[in-house]
Amino acid sequence: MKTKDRILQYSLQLFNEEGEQNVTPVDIANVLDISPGNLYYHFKGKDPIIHQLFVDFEEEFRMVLTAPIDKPLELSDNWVYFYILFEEIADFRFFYRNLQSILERYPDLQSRFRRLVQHKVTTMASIIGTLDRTGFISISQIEADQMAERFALQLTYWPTYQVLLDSDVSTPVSIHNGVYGLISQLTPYVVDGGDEFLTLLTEFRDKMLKTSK
Amino acid sequence: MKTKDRILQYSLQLFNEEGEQNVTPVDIANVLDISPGNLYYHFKGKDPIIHQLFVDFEEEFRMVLTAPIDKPLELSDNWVYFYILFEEIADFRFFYRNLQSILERYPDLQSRFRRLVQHKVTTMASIIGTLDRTGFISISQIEADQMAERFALQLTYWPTYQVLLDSDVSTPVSIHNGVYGLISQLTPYVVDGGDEFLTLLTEFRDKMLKTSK
DNA sequence: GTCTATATTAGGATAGAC
DNA sequence: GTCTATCCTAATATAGAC
Repeated sequence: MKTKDRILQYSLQLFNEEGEQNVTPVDIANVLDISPGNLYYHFKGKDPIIHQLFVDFEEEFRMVLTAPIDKPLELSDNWVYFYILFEEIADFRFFYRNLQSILERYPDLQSRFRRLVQHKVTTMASIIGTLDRTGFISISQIEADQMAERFALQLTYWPTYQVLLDSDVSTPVSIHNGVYGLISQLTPYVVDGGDEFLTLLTEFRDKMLKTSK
Repeated sequence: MKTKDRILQYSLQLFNEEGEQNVTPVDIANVLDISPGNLYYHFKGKDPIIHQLFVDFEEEFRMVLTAPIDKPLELSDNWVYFYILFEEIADFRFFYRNLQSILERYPDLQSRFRRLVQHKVTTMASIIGTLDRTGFISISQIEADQMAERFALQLTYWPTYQVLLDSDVSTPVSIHNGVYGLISQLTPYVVDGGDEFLTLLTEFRDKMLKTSK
């Protein structure tokens, strides 16, 4: 593996574990067992490393976000879809730990991240719209818009919020609960019996939690 | 006004405007037109200042959170209640800008903040419970719990999320939209006609937006 | 309580040899 | 591509006079 790639890989790991602010270029060099000078040969400091890591994240996240869901009404498919989205965020969690301050330091990331969030909103709106058109749920336009916004917010801050509440949070459990929190909002709008839907959903979550334990 | 209080006041302002990380003790001293040495006489650096500012925030927020709502079914009262909660957060927004990293730096703030969030959850659960018991809404226990969690999350991250989407966001407008986003979630559970409730709520929001413009 | 002057340190960055 | 050695800078902190 090339030194440049190793730098990216271990930087991501260090950033996630220690927090980007607590990692110095020298730290990265030490973990890789190379000299600081060598690090600077490949990247002119932390900034370009972070930039590249964001580009990687952006690409992966967009890919997952736009992945066509074949059976939008199949619970397990939707579950996996949201699960993977949360997982992407977990993989690059250093970025969310200090979202504001990182984006302020790298203005061009700011607008890219903003577009990414907007992409989330439109994708969520489209999913909710499909559920409505196919007759699975029945929802007013205003409520659908609000729900799409809410989904996007939860898809941004849920993992961070979990860490806030419990630092030692086991990731899969936390993600499954996040997915449940998202999907369960559909309950009152489900045409064919909300109660039944919620029961099914809760059973499904418990099954997933048991599996990941 | 005592120097110690002036330090707190201007530190808060600087932190909010520039971001805590971008403000040095010397910056604070300069704004106050005092010497760095004098600043260190009152506070041993930025850490104790931040600590004191958090204590102030915590106290104010708890006070607002537990303020008894006399008429929990009166729309305008509820609106103001949530509005003020968001406003508190806006007043100490520097804290939320780097929530994770600040809490990691000050471990005792971490547990205090966690308790504050839990307080939010229980308060929201209690409000939703009251609405259910008084017959304004009808909601299952599971959904009520999920909604309380969601309210707490939104009551933590909505202002941050707004800044993420639009740095120049005019605060009162953004807050009103946040309150709308919270309360409108009740719609499908309103016993006495959700459509009517949503219409009323939307009109109310537009009135508030016009007033604050 | 407040100032001036100074010290300490750590993060970030580069030059030049190999 | 990689290393060693070194430098620059900015943030943080203190001593001692007034």
